[in-house]
Order: sequence, then structure tokens, then C-alpha cells
Amino acid sequence: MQRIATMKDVAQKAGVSVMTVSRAFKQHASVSEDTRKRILGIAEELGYVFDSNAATFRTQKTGFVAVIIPSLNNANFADTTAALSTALKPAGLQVLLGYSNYDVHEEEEIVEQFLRRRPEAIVLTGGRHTGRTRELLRRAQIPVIETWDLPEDPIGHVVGFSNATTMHDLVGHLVASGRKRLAFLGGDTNGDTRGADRRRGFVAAMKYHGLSPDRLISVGDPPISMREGADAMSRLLRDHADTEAVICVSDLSAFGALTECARKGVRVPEDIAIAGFGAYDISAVCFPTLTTIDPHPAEIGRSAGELIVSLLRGGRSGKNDPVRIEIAPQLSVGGSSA
Amino acid sequence: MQRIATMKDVAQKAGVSVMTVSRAFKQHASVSEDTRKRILGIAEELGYVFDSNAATFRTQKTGFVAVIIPSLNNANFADTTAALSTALKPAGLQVLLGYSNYDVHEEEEIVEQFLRRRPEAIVLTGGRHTGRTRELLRRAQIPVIETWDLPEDPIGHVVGFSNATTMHDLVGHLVASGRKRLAFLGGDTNGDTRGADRRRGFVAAMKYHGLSPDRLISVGDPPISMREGADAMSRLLRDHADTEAVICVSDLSAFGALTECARKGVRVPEDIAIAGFGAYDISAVCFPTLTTIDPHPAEIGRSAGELIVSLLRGGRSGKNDPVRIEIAPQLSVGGSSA
DNA sequence: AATTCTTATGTTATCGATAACAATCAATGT
DNA sequence: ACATTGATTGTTATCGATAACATAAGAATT
Repeated sequence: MQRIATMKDVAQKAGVSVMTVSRAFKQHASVSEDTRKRILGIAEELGYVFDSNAATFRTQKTGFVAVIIPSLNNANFADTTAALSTALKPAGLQVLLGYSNYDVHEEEEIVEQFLRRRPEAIVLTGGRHTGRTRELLRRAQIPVIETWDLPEDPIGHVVGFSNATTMHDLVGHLVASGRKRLAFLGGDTNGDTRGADRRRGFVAAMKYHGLSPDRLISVGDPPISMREGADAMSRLLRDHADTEAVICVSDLSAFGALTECARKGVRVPEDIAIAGFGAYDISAVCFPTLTTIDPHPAEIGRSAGELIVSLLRGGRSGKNDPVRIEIAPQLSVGGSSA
Repeated sequence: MQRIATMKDVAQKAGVSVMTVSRAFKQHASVSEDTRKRILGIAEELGYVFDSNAATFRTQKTGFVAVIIPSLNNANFADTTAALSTALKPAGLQVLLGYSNYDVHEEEEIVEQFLRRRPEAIVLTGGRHTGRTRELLRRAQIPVIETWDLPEDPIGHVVGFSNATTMHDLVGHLVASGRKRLAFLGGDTNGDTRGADRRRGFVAAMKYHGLSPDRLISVGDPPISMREGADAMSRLLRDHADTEAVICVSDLSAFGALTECARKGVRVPEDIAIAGFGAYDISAVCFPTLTTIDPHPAEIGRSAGELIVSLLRGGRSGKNDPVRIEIAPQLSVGGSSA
């Protein structure tokens, strides 16, 4: 069990100064090609591994971008995170990933913990946060990007879409197909802020069409599982048997609802139409396929990543003007509402 | 845009030494309760945020545990990661998460990148890695834990199960139901090492029962989507119409296969039984429910996390004996093979 | 009262890299 | 031949916290 090698060890063995070794490990530093090769060879020989923490400490640039998503186990957020990570990689930035369990207080805790690591930027999911979270982020003096929402009073930058507005298209589509008695399933708790926004959008859209938005079914706190979607559908069928279409807070609950219909012998879309949200894989594979909204999760991640790179490495002049990028969600009509 | 406050600033304002401030931020350090409160108050007032990087640098303890999974977008690995993260948290350890895209060379790259951050331990998914990966990890002199497999020649510790062996139970169950012409869907590429192990296990189990393991359907490289499962099923039905049961490399492909049967009018389980792997949510919700194997992903994560904590913080004496923890996967019989 | 023990706090050196500046040497221009 | 330039390498100070040791003052012990 010997001590881990440092640059000093490499420098000694190579007969050069530590600075020269440091340069050999950089891309554009001025070291003769001979020396560089020799040094890297010796480093490999000694099993030397560059110490990012030491470099980070000296330069005060960690290369970290903190990313907080509600849950690891969600394909939408995973897609956003993967695309974000990919966009950051060429700039030498690394994602520090945390999850909040859909709870703004847990989010606050993680933000506080992450800020101690001195990330160069931070990406949040959603536009609702505790006052302390906002204050901590304001003080941190790093780019803050809120995603998956279009908050009215953003902390900093925004890459997202309006969850409420997406419901206008969807309700419009269902109404155009002649259906009038529409229900909304989910979005009834404080925890599910995006779901609640969608529900508000549903109510607004129904009123816009002169319809009564009184078929609102609860499902409880997120994450909302397929099972919960099935249970809620069962209640809907019991309490509002004449419903003509149901919009679910996500594709997962929509799929659960779909299976419940299969079990109950309710035909989709003949007896009832079903729509979801998120364009999860399952929406395109299940039978019938699901009508859904594709919020382009990867596009959000890529866009946020590019924004961060341009803010941190692009030498932007107007660092002070917050950027607001709107990603347009897309209605995708499937067999479940044909 | 003012300079970020350091401990020195807090110390000056509080009229104490930096060391006292440092102690005030620790749990068990000897500072009078009065002083501590006063210091923390001043810190808050100044907007001081503890600098983990500096502390890390001095103590040479980063508090990072590197975790590499094949893909962010996979509920099984997400469950393992979440449970791991939860188990590490009380010990003050934080997950540094990366993904390999199911590619051992990408894995090698991430391992190399992560080691520069000096994680205190590293968790890999699977038991197959490049020679260089193994060498890098050996040199790093930190606990290495391979998961989701039981490699014959592990690098260090292991928390997992034998993918091949799980197929014995499953084949046994299907054979016991009177089915003889079984097919396996997936596991045909180098990329899908765990899938390939399952396929090998399938072949071995078939031979054990004196049956011919010649119905092997390709699906390509992971991640294997529902869609690919459906496509593969379509080929199976075309080429081996008399197949009585099919085992799919995962629940996602199994579900795709299930939907394909629905489209083709093939009844499940009457005409053909279907089984998956992974006990994903969908297996319990779809209709019919899927027969599957639950590898207890969260249990793997929890167990790996506890192992790491005991290795790093528990002051284990026998640090040198590699630990091998076997998690027993569980057969879950659903309607798809009734 | 003298000694020992405790508790609270201060002092100094240090972790491993890099920025900034200095120095050396060969090549080039006049 | 001499000044100038450019390429390469070296020297020194430093980032912000903490370990280890030192010290001071009051409490407990004899």
C-alpha cells in the first residue's frame, strides 16, 4: 500500500519541474512534443492519475454543473439529463446529479449541499422553489437554469414550456372529435407542481370551450405510477360512467388507465378516449397507441447544456440578461383518441 | 459582483480564528455553544457557503462515490442508484453518477475521468470490463464493487446475482406448465453482456431439460426498446409459428412482444406464453401481467451502499478480503404464462 | 495552595495543482 | 555582431480549509 503518485513524483523521475508536468497534461500549453510524450509515458509508468480536485482548488473552477431532477426513475427527466450531459461534455463540464423526490424542501437541501461543491452552474426542474432556495441561488452568483416550466418570476435563465398551455391543444383535439364530457386525472397535490399546472390548463381550456371542468380525479403525490392511473380510472368509471375522454397527468398513468379499461371491457377509443403526457416509449407501443404531448425532453437538456456552455465558456458579454428559451411541445395523436 | 465569502471573512467578523470557524461547522468539535451559534449566525449573514472542495483538498477525502450504470434511462438501474444514494447519504457520501451506454470502452473513459476526482469508492454495473479499466481500478486503491453480476474473477467486491442462473427457474416454470418449444429473444450482441449471460443460461437450462435451444431471436444492441421487442416477436411468429413460450431479455421487450401478439391476434398465454426480466412496473400493470424475474435492484443498491459505508467508515480490519454478496432474484409468475 | 485535568481557542504547516512572472537559449533580422 | 523574438522551461506564491500541536483559563483534585 504505497502513497498515490503526484505530479512531483512524475517531475522528479522525468527530471523536469512540476510546472512542466502540469503543462504536459494541458492541451494548448507550450511544451515540446518530445518532453510531453516522455512525461506522459513516465506518468503512465508510475500509475499517476491527474488530481482534478487539486487543480479545481487552485483554479477555483470545478467543472461541475449541478442538476436536480425530481426522480432518477423517470424517462423524461433521464432524457433531459442525458442530453444535457452530452452537451456539456465537450466543454469539460460534468454533471453532478441529484434528485428531490418531487419535494421543494428536499430540493432546498440538495441545493445547499451542492453549492458547497461550487458548481459553475445549476439546473433545476420546474419553476417552483422555496424562498431559501431562491436566496441561496441568488447569492451563489452562478448561472441558474429552470427547466420544464416557464415561471413568471424566474430565478435566472429558463429553458422550458408552459405545462398549462399544452392542455389547450389537447382539449381542443378531443373536443374537435366530438367529445364533450372530458375528465382530468391527477395534478391534485402540492407535490405535483407540473401536474397541477396541467390541471389548471385543462380547466381553463374547458371553460374556453364552454364545457364544465368538473371531472377531476385525484391520484395523490408523485411519482404517479401506472398502478395509480389504473386505480384512478376505476374510480372515474364508477363515479362518472358517461365520461367521453380522459386526460391523464402522464403517459404512465394513462397506460394504467388503458389497462383498467381493458380489464373492465371498456373500449378505447370507442367508449372512452384516453390521452397522456410525456411521449414515453410506451405511448407508441401500447395498443391502442396513446395520444400524448411530446415535450421534447432531450431538446430541453441539449438547449440548457448549450446555454450553459455559452455562458461559462463563450465569454458572453451580457451575462446579466436572463435567457428564456421556449421549447414547443407537440401533440401526437394516437389510436386512443382516434 | 463581490468576492465570495470565505471562512477568513467569517472569522474576522466574529473576532475569532479561522480554526474556530472551521470547528463551528463540524459536528463534534469543541467549541462553546455560544460561539458556535454566533459564528453560524455571522456566516449566514455574510452568505458564507462552506467550501467542500477546499476541505476535500486538505483532508484528501472527497466524499464521492463514483457510480457507473449502463444508462440513465432504465428503471432497474435507477432503482439501484437511488437506493445506493440513500444508503450513502447518512455517511456523508455523495454519488457521482455516470453512464456507459452499455459500452465497455465508454465505461473505461468514464472510469478514467472519474478517478481524477478521487472518489473514495467506485461501483460498476456488470462484471465485464476492459483490461485497462481493471488496471486503473486496481491502481486506484479504493474499494471497487461490481454489481448486477457474479463475475468469476472479480476486481474487488461483488453485490449481484448470476444472470445465467435466473434462467433455470424461469425455464423450469415454463416447462412445468407443459410447454416444450421455448424461444429466447435478445442477448445476441457483445454490448448486452447481461442479456448474453441470460441467453447462455437459457441454453443451458433447455439442455438440462433435454430440449432443443434453437429458437434464438436477435434484437440488436442495448438499450433494447419495447419497439424492438415487438419487432423481434413479429419475426419469431413468422419463423417459428409453433413456439409455445418466449423468454425476453427484459420486461420492456416482453411488453413489446405482448403488444405484437395483441395486434396479430395471438392469444397470451393460451397460444404463447411470454416472460420477461426485471420486474419493471409495467409487468404488474399490463394485461395480462407479465411473468418475470425480480432481481431486487433496490436491494443491490442498498447492500452495495452499506458495504461501502462499512468499508470506508466502519474501520474494517480485513480490508483485503473481497466481499461477495449474492442477491437472490425471485420468480414472479404473472398471467402471461398461466 | 499547588497540581492536574478540561475545555475552548489559537498558530503553523500543509494538501497538489496552476497563474504569473522570470529566465534561458536558439533562431531570426538588420 | 548585436538586438529582438519566440519557444521552452523554471520559480514563487497561492487557492481555503484542517491536522497537529500549543496555549490559556478555569474546574477539579489532592
